[in-house]
Amino acid sequence: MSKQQASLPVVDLNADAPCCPPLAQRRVPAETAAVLAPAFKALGDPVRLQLMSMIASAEDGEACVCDLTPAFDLTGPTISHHLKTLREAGLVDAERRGTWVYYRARPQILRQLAALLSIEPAAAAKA
Amino acid sequence: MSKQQASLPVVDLNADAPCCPPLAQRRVPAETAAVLAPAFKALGDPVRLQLMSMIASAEDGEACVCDLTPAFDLTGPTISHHLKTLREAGLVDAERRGTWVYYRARPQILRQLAALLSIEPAAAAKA
DNA sequence: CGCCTGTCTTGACGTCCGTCGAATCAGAGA
DNA sequence: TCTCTGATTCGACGGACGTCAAGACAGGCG
Repeated sequence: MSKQQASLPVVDLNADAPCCPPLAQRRVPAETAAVLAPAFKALGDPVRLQLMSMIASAEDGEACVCDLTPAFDLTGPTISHHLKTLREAGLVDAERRGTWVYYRARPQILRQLAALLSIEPAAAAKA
Repeated sequence: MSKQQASLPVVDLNADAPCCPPLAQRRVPAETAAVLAPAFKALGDPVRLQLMSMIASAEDGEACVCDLTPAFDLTGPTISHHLKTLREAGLVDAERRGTWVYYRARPQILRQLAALLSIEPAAAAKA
């Protein structure tokens, strides 16, 4: 993470547009792949996948770092690093309120990723 | 992929069972995260994401390596390596027929991943 | 058989990633 | 203000990843 140029692009896939027909329906163009792959990559670590789930399934829609960290056998800095990765991938947002920092999922991008992976029953039956 | 060199385990998430409630609905357990994260990781590279799409959206449900390779500015061995990664993640199957090797998507796991990322409109409206 | 074409494996190289300890920053409170 | 607690950043280390060139393997065809 220390050297990747274009640092902290936040991936700006904030578009509410559907953005992508299912991967199995039309060939994903290189530009789309370049934008979306980092999000999948961010979910490609077990710790981050759990973090994402803990944040997205939290009661009030947000989770405090102080609740996230003790759920793993990892140091604070490591969890912070993973959260930064999720942030840079555009999967979560962070907000500081007083002493604590709260993370919140961005449902739009989750929906986009899900849509990309979705498979029409028709497509499966096409064979 | 961090440490398991159990060699081509194919991740055996062949189960047709739904396997996982949406990530935003219930906290993903560590074991599930360990099994599913490699699949996301495999999709976390732009080249592999495009390969996956080209295979999944192919006319007959399968794509020949000979059609895949020239679509990228990469050498044959590199494409082969990426295809192996997709295979080991359980995302595709390979079959040799004569001179050529054909790859085919596994819709089940794609559906599982999509289900994991899916967001109930209700959940989004809960806030 | 020998050659050719297509695909995969091997070995190597530079870069990126996951993790930690130490240092730093941000607020709350005495 | 000074200190304490929570969170992030910095610097470093080992291991994994993406890529390539070279070689090996597989099958078709003279």
